[in-house]
Amino acid sequence: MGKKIPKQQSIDMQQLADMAGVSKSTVSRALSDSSVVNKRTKEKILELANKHHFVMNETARSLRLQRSNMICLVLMHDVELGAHLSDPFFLRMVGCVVDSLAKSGHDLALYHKPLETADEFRATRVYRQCDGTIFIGQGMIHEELNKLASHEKPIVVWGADLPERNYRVVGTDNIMGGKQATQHLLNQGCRRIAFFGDVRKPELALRHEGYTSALREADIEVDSSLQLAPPMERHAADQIIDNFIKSKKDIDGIVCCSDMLAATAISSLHEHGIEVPSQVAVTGYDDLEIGTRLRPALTTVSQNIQAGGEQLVQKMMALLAGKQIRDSIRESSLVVRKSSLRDGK
Amino acid sequence: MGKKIPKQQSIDMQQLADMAGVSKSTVSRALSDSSVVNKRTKEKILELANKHHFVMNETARSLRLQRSNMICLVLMHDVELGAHLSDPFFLRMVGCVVDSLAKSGHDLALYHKPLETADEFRATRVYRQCDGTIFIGQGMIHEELNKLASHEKPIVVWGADLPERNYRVVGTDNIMGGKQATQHLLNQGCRRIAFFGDVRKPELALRHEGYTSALREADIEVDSSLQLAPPMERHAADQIIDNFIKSKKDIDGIVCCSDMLAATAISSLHEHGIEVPSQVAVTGYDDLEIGTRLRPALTTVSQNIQAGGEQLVQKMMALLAGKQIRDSIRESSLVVRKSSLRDGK
DNA sequence: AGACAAAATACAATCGATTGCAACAATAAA
DNA sequence: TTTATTGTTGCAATCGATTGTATTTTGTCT
Repeated sequence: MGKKIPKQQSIDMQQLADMAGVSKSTVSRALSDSSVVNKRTKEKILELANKHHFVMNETARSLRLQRSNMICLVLMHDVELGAHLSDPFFLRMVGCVVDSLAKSGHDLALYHKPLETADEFRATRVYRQCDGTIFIGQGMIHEELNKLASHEKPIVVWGADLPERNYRVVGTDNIMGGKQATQHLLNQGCRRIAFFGDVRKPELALRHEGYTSALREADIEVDSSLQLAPPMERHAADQIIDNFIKSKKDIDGIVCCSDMLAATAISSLHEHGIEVPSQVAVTGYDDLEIGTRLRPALTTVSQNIQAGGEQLVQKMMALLAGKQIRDSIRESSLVVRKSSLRDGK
Repeated sequence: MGKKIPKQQSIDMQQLADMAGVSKSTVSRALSDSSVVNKRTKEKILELANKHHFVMNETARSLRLQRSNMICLVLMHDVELGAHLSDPFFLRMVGCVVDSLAKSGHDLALYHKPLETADEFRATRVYRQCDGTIFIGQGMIHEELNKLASHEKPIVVWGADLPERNYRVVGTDNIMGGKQATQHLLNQGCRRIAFFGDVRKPELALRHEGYTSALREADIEVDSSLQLAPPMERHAADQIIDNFIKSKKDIDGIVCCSDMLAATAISSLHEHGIEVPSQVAVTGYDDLEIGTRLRPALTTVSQNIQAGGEQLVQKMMALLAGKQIRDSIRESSLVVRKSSLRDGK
């Protein structure tokens, strides 16, 4: 407390070289365990490096090697959709991506600001610093992602397989997911089924497509007044969902586009004395831990997030490697993992 | 799909200078909006930069300026404590820190691997790349954090105010938090109160201290068989908690060290047909969204995570700025925000 | 010892931006 | 016109590592 502790000064390769009585080339080679360096010299240098707490200047190294081994992860975040990270889906995804990246010897930089244009993003420091970018979600900037992909640094996107797409995407079959959830409710006997999710987001639009398709197949008309697009911001969402549930007493099912939404809906239903699932049944999406903590446990569409994160990283690595060989790579290799329906309790 | 789209080649300052018919010094100054550059020259350069999609090489810039403007965030993660990010507390913290950093013009690199020693961390690329590090939690490496702090790059830690501490810390009053939660249960009439949390973690040890202190004041003996340290890993934790609840039928309250733990406990209690809170009352910690979705809503100790994130960043910025003026700064400025008790329903 | 190959090390250019200082141009004052 | 002053721009060193090539050292064989 208040004590002055002198910071240890960091040392560079030249100083290490001087101490070892060799040139910095030799130090560099020794540290990278090059086979041309004499074994005893190598040992001496390593010992000195250790003793003096040598830490390499990574920036200089990156400059020389023309790569930083950093990948940027963008948690997509539209201006209009409100802020604050609270959906645990993102945490799981970040965790899986960072772990996968670590396995390939890469580090992760996080970006979390609303994004409107490709140029805006290219002007950010993380973009300039990183070798490539992984986007979680397409938000509403599909076209801008196309533009971004035409530039030198590779991008990979978690999201939907949209038409006119020039970037690589990893994702699951959202149409099928939405359809399965809806069919599950239909099988439970539900007939007036609401849909909670902002269809301005491509993935959710596809889930909605699955929802309508399931309804049509059951000869049920889609009631546009049962479609709700709750904002991301928690309190606003709570309010809007609560109002909806108050005013639509005749619904008997809700297809939600995330487990968090489902939890909110169930909480609101309880608040109004509506029994779940006997009076209104609810499905979630993502199969997160929260769903298993609710009573009754949530029926939800499972996306294998870990596999998704791994795929994203794998694709990114392929693009980075490809770039070093040939300058332009563009092949369609959408990874589709089939959504599965999981029944709680 | 399969179409070959040539990537746009990136351009450097020299090329931009050539096109503008000036030297790269002038380009550099123009891009940083230096006042010495002629207005028309500046406009011409900016126009060209825009037209040719100029993106500065951030690595070269960092090397020259001797700073990357990147801060590393370590989600503390002990080898023995299991893996996988699922507690939304971390997401909230990451979100708050990244947002605060952005406001100070910094970016965030994420680190998420088990950490045992300071030297091990100093050897990582993120450490070398970043200007400083923020740790979320002290894990079990308090001593190693002390070592790390003695080196050139600043660190700030979210955690407990431990004795013999040479690094800056931001946190809340964990003793008080644990005490308040316990007293709340005592006030509800609970007498056999269990504690769920791994006291090997300093913060949780303090909460436990608050717990025992509250019990003592109520003249209740602390029963060591009611202390449970669930692992981080979800399934293992579920199992252990379930076994505990099965075997300790006589408890009437549980103080949990996180809302996730509380949710798990409540879920398990329900599973065994035990009423919450009438038969067993439960408190959480962190005041996360999940607590508000449970029925009945969770009583929890609130930590102002946003303020915490801001403080962490603010301290880091102070250390970085201080370093530029004087070489060693060490003053005690622990930020203690009083925990508050929040009653759901 | 001398010649030659092999092993180990040093030299110097390079990555792309920044910036102190020198140089030049334009304008004003003498 | 000359000189001083101010406004712009260019030169070249610098940040700290990597690496192709040149050079020195070491060891082997005759």
